[in-house]
Amino acid sequence: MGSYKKSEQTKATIMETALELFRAEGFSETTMRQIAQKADIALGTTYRYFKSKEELVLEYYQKIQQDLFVQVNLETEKKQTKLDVGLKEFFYLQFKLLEKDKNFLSALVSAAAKPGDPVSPFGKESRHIRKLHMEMLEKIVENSKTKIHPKVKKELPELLWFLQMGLIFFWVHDKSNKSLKSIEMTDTTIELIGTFLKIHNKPFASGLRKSLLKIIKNLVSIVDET
Amino acid sequence: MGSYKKSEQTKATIMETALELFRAEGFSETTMRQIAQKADIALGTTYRYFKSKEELVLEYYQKIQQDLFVQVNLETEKKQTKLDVGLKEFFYLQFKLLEKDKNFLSALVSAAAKPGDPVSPFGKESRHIRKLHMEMLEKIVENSKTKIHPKVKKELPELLWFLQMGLIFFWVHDKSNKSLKSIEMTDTTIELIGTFLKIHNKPFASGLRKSLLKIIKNLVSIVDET
DNA sequence: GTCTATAACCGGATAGAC
DNA sequence: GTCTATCCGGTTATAGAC
Repeated sequence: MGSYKKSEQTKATIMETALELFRAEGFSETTMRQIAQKADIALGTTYRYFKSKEELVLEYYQKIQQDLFVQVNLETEKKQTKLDVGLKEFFYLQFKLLEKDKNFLSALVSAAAKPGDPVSPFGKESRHIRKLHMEMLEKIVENSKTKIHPKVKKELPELLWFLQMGLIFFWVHDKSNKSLKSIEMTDTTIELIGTFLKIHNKPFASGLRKSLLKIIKNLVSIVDET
Repeated sequence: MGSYKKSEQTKATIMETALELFRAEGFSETTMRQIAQKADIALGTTYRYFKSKEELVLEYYQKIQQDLFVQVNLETEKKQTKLDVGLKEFFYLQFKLLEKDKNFLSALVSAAAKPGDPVSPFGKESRHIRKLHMEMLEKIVENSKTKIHPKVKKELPELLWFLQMGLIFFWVHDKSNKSLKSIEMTDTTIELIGTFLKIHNKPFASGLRKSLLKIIKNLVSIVDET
């Protein structure tokens, strides 16, 4: 607990000040000079703590995800539920944590779409947070009462990870009140997955199952390469 | 034919010079100053013709899509094929046209992910090109020999449009030789759609069908709003 | 030798004279 | 419609302070 390094304090101050400004003015409207000034720190100094303006947002995003991780662990450990219920809880919670800062978090998403960018969720720089996500999703799948064919069960978390990316992408473009559309979208996609899981072992669904597994494999192969 | 306006000529020169440099050096490595200098034009002048650096790429992209449009029209008018064949031809052709400039076109994709950006494919500024795409896809669906339930047939082009966006996104992240993975991905997703269409009228598939239609509706509702 | 501050760079974009 | 001069903001180089 003790062990205050001055530098840690400085970093925290920069972060907090930046968040305040981002919330008040928006991401692109806020300049690094403003942040530095308001935090009573020289402009150059901020760059010793954060490699770029986006990294300020990235680090905040990662902190939220850590919180999510903790809460999901608490939830899933205390009870088993059906897969769709578990997933919905997970996505709802995530949206809830992100919602208030949607405005400047969307800046992150667009940066993330740039192939090779350090911020991209597909690149190796974000391996850590990707692993965190995967762990959460695996746990949710593992803990669910829903019966799933082992082969599918193994691939499911990966599919869900991409689904999550897609939903977040949808969410940042969703201008509806309280992002209600994103919630709807979440429900519907989970419903679709549920429906698929219900029939995926039937002989008539073997084509669907095979194609889907191939798609997942293809998606996965893109990650970590940029 | 005749009717050379000087300004048109100037614009074309800027465009060509920019493309040369983008191809040789990459998008972010090329500066507007370089373009202006090499085109023997003042920096400020370039901005009279193109609102931003990205717009240079956007306009080029649109020209490619026009070409695609023409070729697809020629193709589809002369023969009816099965839907999956028609779609594959369409996507292959598109990738082929885009492939050589993948490097700087990917700059466009990341800009496009920014909600509200004039370059975003979802915004109203790009309504024109979106309409063009939709027309192509409708024609392909319409012209195919595959039997499809009318309700699904109506929504299918929209789904395919989003699929296309997804595939392009995949493609820019795809570092495989000649983008072979993207081709594979295209095949597999079309396969999946084909499989779905084969069973979508069976009673056991009604859940899938309903969820899918809802998802499409949700996706569509995002477009044009930003 | 770790942190801070000042000054400068660079490149996209714009204002305004001609 | 074209140019020059300038702004603006992210980023970096570097000199020095603790």
